Amino acid sequence: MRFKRELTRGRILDASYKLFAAKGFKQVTMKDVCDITHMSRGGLYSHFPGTASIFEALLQQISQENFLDIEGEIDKGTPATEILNSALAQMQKEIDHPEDSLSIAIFEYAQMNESEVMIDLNRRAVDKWAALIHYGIKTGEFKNVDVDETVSLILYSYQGLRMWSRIIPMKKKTPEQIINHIKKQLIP
Amino acid sequence: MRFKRELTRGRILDASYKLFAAKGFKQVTMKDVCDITHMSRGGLYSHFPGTASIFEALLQQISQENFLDIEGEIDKGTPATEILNSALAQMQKEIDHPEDSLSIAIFEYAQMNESEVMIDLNRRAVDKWAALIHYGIKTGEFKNVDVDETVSLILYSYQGLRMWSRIIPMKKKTPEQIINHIKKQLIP
DNA sequence: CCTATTATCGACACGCGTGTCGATTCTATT
DNA sequence: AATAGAATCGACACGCGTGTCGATAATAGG
Repeated sequence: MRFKRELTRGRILDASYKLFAAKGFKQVTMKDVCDITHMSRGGLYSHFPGTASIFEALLQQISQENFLDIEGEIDKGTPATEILNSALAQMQKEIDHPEDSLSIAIFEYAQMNESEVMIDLNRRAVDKWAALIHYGIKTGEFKNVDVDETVSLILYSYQGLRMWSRIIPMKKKTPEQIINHIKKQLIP
Repeated sequence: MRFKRELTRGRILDASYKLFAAKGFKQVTMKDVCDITHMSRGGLYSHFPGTASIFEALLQQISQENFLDIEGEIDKGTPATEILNSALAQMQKEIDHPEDSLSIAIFEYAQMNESEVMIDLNRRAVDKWAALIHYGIKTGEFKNVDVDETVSLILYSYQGLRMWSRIIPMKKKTPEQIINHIKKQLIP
């Protein structure tokens, strides 16, 4: 008599993901979530006390899913160039399909909640990339670059790209150019 | 009997600039502007029909002020490296003092109004940078880089930087690293 | 089938921002 | 000083989102 709760919760999260990806964080109201899940205000509120709570649950879910496990691949001994290519391909995909990505919502959410979540997400991204580059340098696949600088370059150009690709019609080759630039930095 | 209008309009714009810089676009209400300008709703509405209108006036004002006139400097024959340094210094300044910058507000505004303003601003930024790099290559000051790629790199890493510097405590040297990277790309 | 518990409903009161409009105050001009 | 027109005021009605709460429906376990 206790499992239906989890089921509904999952339904709410799935539906909300689409809303947040499409509209950003602040633009999503509890009313929107009610409509899309065909629930009433009361029913919904008994699961989540507000959109922030839903979004946090989503963030947690995402950060656990961990799309590309760089550390794991390193342990497996996958070549650094291969990991790099996967990671960059993932970036490209997100830029090509911004409507499936929470990036804008995360940004808005981060602005209003100076929560640790963002700092944590960022630190983990930095650590992953740093680990990959160190690894590539060690195996001799990558040039002996300044790791810190390269990580900053990758992360922030990527952030800029995915934020603005939503706003400005961007030439198709623009993300490719930046990805190529990153590759040129790393691969001799 | 007709000039007080312009005066008040200027006062409203000045005050609003601070609000938008501090809070972004959507977070600023007509009430806020009333409070900060010590006007009533009616008075304010007789000047601007809404925050969007105020913001557009600000954008226009800014795009006319034209902080660094790259084309002008090129015509004057200023060395490309010097122009580059000024432009990058300006970027650095904006990242160091995000509270004086409209960047977030512009981003928010752009999201809700798929207006030409953004596309125009972006195109002009692209053109300026492209002109500068072409110029530097021609005078032999810059390496013979792929202009398009370098412009993308500069603009988007800069965008990423200034958006996220508001959210995440950023190491002081991070913007310097990116600026140095850009210089390394261009200057032999 | 019965019942205790859980899940869901939808009306309610509230806060906040919007845009309007008739009344009022200023002010340049004569 | 008188006055017409401009500038400003602030109360009003409205829409929208929020969070609550007592009532109702659904369901697992006996």
